[in-house]
Amino acid sequence: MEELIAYLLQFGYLNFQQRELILAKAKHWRIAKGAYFAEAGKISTQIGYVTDGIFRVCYYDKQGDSFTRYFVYENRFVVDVSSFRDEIPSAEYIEAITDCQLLVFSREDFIQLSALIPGWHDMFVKITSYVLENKLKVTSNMLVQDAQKRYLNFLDHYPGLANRVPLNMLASYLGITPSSLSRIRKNIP
Amino acid sequence: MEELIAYLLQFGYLNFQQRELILAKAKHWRIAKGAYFAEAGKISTQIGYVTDGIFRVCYYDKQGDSFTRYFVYENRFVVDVSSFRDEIPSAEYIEAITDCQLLVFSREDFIQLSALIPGWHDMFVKITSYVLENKLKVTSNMLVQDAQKRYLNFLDHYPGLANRVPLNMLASYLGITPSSLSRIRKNIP
DNA sequence: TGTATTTCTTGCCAAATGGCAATTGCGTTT
DNA sequence: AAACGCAATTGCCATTTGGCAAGAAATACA
Repeated sequence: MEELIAYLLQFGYLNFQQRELILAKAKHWRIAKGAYFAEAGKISTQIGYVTDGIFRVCYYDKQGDSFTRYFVYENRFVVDVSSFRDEIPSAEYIEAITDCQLLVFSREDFIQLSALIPGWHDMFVKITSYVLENKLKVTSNMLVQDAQKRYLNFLDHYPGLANRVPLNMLASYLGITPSSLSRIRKNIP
Repeated sequence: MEELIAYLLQFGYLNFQQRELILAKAKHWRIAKGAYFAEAGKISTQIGYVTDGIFRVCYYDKQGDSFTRYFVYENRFVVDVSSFRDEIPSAEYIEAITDCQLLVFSREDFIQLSALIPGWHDMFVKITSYVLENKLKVTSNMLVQDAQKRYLNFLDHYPGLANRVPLNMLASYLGITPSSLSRIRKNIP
């Protein structure tokens, strides 16, 4: 719980009473590996703060193959922003790739917090745009790098994560095939 | 000028008086081909609405080679969002790749409009997050496609644009070399 | 514990892409 | 009109990456 508050404080100030308000709304959830926190076509009415485990945001092509857009791990919010914000169907899936635990806020509670806490809304605008801008930069950088550089960069940027996610999902995140990733890993140690 | 209003109305309502307020703040600028609207390391104090021409958002690596993150053309806002919003140094360059015309708002005028027009701030949050989410999806999709698909997708998504931008800049946007792009184009017609 | 299933690795070869240099093409300048 | 500069194309070849299938390893399941 303290981690959530610490995370939020990076983006704005909250007094004691406000922190209590927030924590009072949080519900403890467990999601089993393989289950979805959000599904394409459905409206996301929950936002989660991951306290344990890893999710991936992914989509499927017509052949049924899945592709990972990015991973969400401990001490980060997990949500389909546009679905949650605008109440429109989600465009992607959010899949637990390990057993996960999170603190969950419903959309209604979230809106109530906006009314109770001045700056709560702005705080979330800051967080989502900060995260989004960063992801765009990282992805755009990957586009002009070869497969090995992308992988090394991933190791650098997300230490330890490569050992916690299935390599085929990491491969689709990096935009390469599992075999290529395997060969690249062999040449690194 | 009407185009700016029409664009804004996609994201929220503005009455006649509010429209006048906005247009009164807009300054007409011309930027010559090759000049920068924003530069890495400097704080962006202006936001522009492109009425004519094309910009590219780009960065340089240590070797001095430039890479295009994306293009900004007519009837779109051009700005380094985080620099403009948070008054921090810009991370990238915004270069006019044709002679350009824009409607420019200074940061101060922009803030004044927030005070005068309820919903102005929210409108910009909507626009920037909408644009950003879209760009992330497009870029992430490119990552798992081969060079030819990326190019065809670009033709589809931005009709006519490929004929208006230098192909070496388009190549770096697509994450391929100019020679590869040239060969791909030869095999398409 | 044993079995089934999935994931990961590896080998082989084909296809795609990059690197470099020469050439062509086009627009600008003088 | 000629000369220049920059952009784009092309050829040649090396390197990277993909595709497929078999086998090994790890994991899940009963």
